Order: sequence, then structure tokens, then C-alpha cells
Amino acid sequence: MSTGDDLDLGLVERVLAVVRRVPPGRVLSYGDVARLAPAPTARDVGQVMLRRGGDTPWWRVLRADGTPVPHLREQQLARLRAEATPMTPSGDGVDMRQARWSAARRAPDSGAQPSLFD
DNA sequence: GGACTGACTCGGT
DNA sequence: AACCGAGCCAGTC
Repeated sequence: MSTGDDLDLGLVERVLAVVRRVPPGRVLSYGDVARLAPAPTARDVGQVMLRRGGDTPWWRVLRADGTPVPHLREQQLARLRAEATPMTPSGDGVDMRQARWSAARRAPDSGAQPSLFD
């Protein structure tokens, strides 16, 4: 059907829903959000955040290597620091090994089941 | 239908 | 570690 007015709001809402579930002090990469939402690619997550990220904790989403996008670097780092997010020693990025939201991490070999609590 | 853009990611130099 | 190029996909013109 329909053509035109039926934007794929399902995708947008799914992405925003995932971001809103990220607890303080934790972060996800765009790729993580894309896998959880699910969204086609990490780029699409970025587009959604650009247009609709205003009412979400957007600062908890960053690049796969833990660095924030240049455009938002200062604000994002300030907010993350305020939430006691594990940062790299240099302080210009997030320590993804520690800060990556537990529920988003894979459990490759450990039998431990990731819970949704931080 | 083609060309361009972008809050991405990964691999090679 | 910094830079570059390619793959990726939905919007917009």
C-alpha cells in the first residue's frame, strides 16, 4: 500500500526505543543500536539521531571505537563524564570495554546470560 | 532513475 | 596513530 505518507516510523521508533533504554554510565555504538533495533546499518541510526534524537539520551551513542562525533565532541564528553562513564586515560573518548552496555555485549563463550540491568 | 549526503565501520597503507 | 577508500542504505533533489 500506501504510498507516500507511510514513512517507516517503525524503524525510527525502534531506534529511539533502544537508545532510551541505555542506562546512565553506559554507552552503545551506532552499530550496536543498529543490531538491537534492528536497523539496516549504523548509518541509518546516525540519520535517525540527527533528525529525531532530541528527546533521547543521544550522548550515550557514539562511534564503535569509543570516540564521539566531532560535531558534538565537547557536549557529549561533558555529559558522559557527568554520568561517571568509564573514559580512556586521555579523556577524549570512552573505554568501550567497560562502558559498553552489558545487554548489548555478546556472550561468546561464557554461559553468563546478559541481563538488562546495568 | 541518477547523483549526493551523512551523528558509520572496517581494512589496508 | 593518522589518512584513505570502499561498502553500506535511507533521504532528498
